[in-house]
Amino acid sequence: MASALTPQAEDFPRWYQDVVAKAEMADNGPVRGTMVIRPYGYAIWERMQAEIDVRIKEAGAENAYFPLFIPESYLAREAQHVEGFSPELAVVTHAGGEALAEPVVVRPTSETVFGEFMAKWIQSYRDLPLLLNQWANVVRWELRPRLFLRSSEFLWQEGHTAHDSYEDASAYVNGIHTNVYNDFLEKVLAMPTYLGIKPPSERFAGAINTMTCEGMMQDGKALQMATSHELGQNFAKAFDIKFQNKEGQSALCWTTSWGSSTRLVGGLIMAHGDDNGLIVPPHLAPTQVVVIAVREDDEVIAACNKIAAGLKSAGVRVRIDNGGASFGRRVTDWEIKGVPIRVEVGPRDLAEGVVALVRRDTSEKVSISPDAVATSVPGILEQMQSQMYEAQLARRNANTHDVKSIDEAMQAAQTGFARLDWDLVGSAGEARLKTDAITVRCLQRRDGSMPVTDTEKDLICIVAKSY
RNA sequence: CGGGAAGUAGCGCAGCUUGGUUAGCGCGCCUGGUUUGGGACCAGGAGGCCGGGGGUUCGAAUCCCCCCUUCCCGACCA
Repeated sequence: MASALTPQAEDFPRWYQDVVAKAEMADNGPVRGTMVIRPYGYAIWERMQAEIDVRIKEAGAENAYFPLFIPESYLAREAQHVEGFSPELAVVTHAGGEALAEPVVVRPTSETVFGEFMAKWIQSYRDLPLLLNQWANVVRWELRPRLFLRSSEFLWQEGHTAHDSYEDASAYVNGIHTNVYNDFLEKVLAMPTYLGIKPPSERFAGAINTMTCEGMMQDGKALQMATSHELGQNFAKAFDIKFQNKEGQSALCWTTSWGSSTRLVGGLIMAHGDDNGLIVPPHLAPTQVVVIAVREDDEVIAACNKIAAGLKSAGVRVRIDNGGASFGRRVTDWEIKGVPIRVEVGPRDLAEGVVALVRRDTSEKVSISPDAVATSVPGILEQMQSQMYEAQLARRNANTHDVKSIDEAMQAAQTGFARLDWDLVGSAGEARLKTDAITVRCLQRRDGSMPVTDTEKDLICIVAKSY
């Protein structure tokens, strides 16, 4: 059988593009860097949205929607923010057939508009904390676009909150980072991450602290899967977000922002995929089980329908493949799409009172009675989910090397991550690493936990090449 | 935005060096039939202003100039 995809070992970037195309996830749009997300890619994104959204609501934030267009002057109010984003802004100068009095920018992120309205809505400490989130599209005119990983327009959620103290803001955004993002990544995406804070050089424009979840792709490069920022009082000052405290005095709010995007889909592909295509973790999969009729017999199809109905009532996301193409072709197509479990129903097996059940990640194939499918599958899905996580953890750990010098770090970063004392790096070390496109992905405490600030003593750092 | 590679049918490519009738091949697609237990087979068929715009020429997929897009390596970044 000829391989449908370029093997990973031969050309990883090419393999990635092949998966995106052959799994029918996305196409390039007509404008440079834009992306058409196809139904299967969008179904995966919708599952991500659902899982993240429920966690965001659990954390007490409410969804709202803010406008796509932002007055150019808003961006300018926070010096670092405007400096950070100016190069990648799409600016509308004409509309309605004439030049606009003030150009409007297409949002690259919405701290500024949220800030403007938070200032309007917050009067008293009783209005705090104000916990908002929106699901939206944003535009950043990036120089080197790649489907899902860096498109000019992408979909994401951005949370924006305002608090009455540094401590409350910090605790809240830490909670988001851990209980929303990291929990989603571990339990749903089956991806271990390095949680940490960014060194000052990598901080979000306008933040006093930026947290990250760094995932390791199969080529050993890092991908920032989600990010959360403590904005201090920078945006509160710029947008006059004030409240009256219990003592009757006016005080500035402390704000946060946090986001995760369609980049997660790229991370999913590059963390879990193999030479046969995507492998979607069961908790995420839009289709967890596909029941395949080996041939289009009435008897076979009836058996498929019965099995699918049983799975559905067991709470499994299932679909039926009744034919059209040859059996082998259909199997290959479902493999490329990474559906966790295939149930293959054929007349020979049926005559013996069994069907075949195949796991996508291990290719392990077992014969079981059709009646046992609905009771067995949920357990297998759970097992597969945790084994996929364990496999990722093992791979990540095996490719993370503790080193004692910049030279060794640069060596290790050719194929994976390096971990070393932050004191050994510093801004001079960062400059050296950068000569080989290596960056400090995050700072951690020695036990792997997240520091509160980069000024803590005795920190370590994870360095790697990244997307 | 710098360096490299490339744009010819939906996808992958040949043709270009040395300009010359109706631009080919494989896969995919359509029709009919046989099939379906790991990318099926036979027969017939549809589908191209050769990325766009300018030139040179009697004549351009082919030579020259400009632009656009895609991919890779960087810089920028979720």
